[in-house]
Amino acid sequence: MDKDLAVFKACSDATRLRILFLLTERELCVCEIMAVLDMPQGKISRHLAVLKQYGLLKDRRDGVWIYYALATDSSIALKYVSVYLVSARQVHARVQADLDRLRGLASEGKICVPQPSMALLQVDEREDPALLGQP
Amino acid sequence: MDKDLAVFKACSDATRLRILFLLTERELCVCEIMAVLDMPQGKISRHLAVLKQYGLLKDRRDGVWIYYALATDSSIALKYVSVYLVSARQVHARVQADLDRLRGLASEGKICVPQPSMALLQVDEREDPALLGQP
DNA sequence: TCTGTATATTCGTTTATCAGCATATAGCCT
DNA sequence: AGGCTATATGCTGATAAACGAATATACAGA
Repeated sequence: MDKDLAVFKACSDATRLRILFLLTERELCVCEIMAVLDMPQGKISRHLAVLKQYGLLKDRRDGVWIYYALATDSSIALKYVSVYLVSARQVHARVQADLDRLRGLASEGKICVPQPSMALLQVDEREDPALLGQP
Repeated sequence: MDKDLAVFKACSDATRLRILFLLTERELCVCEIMAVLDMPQGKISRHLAVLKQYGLLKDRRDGVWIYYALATDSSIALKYVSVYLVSARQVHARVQADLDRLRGLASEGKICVPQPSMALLQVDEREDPALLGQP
């Protein structure tokens, strides 16, 4: 029962719940979550640590980035919470707004994306012909 | 989303979660929950107030007793939590122990029961012929 | 090896939560 | 009305959780 209790504790914070909803879309790195929720890095990082400690998330490192994703099968409660997340994300306006923002920022390349790294994107921008002639 | 958040907050305490599991059996009055969990009255009452305030419980008064029961349809999260409760109650040893204790105490008439009131049971006991001849 | 970026973690402070204890309210019964 | 029982509620101290700001770590690239 303690594991289930941990799941509910993990979900009982607004920021963490928003993060969980975001992660129903796909795995995300910290800077993506920061950008979408517009919150300081330390805050996001700490909440992710809590979610991971309580068994709701797993993480994987890819170079400098650390991607977080929803875990499964760590407890009975988590199974039901997972189903809740994918059902309720259609319903809540704020969640919709967060997801829209995530897609928007991603399509504009304003946040790091899994394969072409942010560093490369910045190099591309610096080498953009449109910018070369400017003082 | 705030209502869902409230549901998770309500579930993020061990005592409250045990109360919720007990209420999957049937509606219960405060003294029954006190007896099963062996906790002081003020503590139980306050947790019930929290659960009610967060929309997880409804109550009804019957004379001196106030019966609490699981609410439904107050939020999306509550729907999933309800399903979780009836599924997980088979699994967790502590919940099983609580439910066994509830049934035990109830069948022995040691806690108040819905129809024959506790006062009546005590009168019956005083009038028990087996006790009359004792000094 | 040095620099810059992404992420984690520490520190101090503020705020929320929980417990025990005592007291208040409300309904039955005589 | 007065006493008894069930339940609710204030109060206070202890503990935990959340935050901002600053610092530490870890990796990539020159």
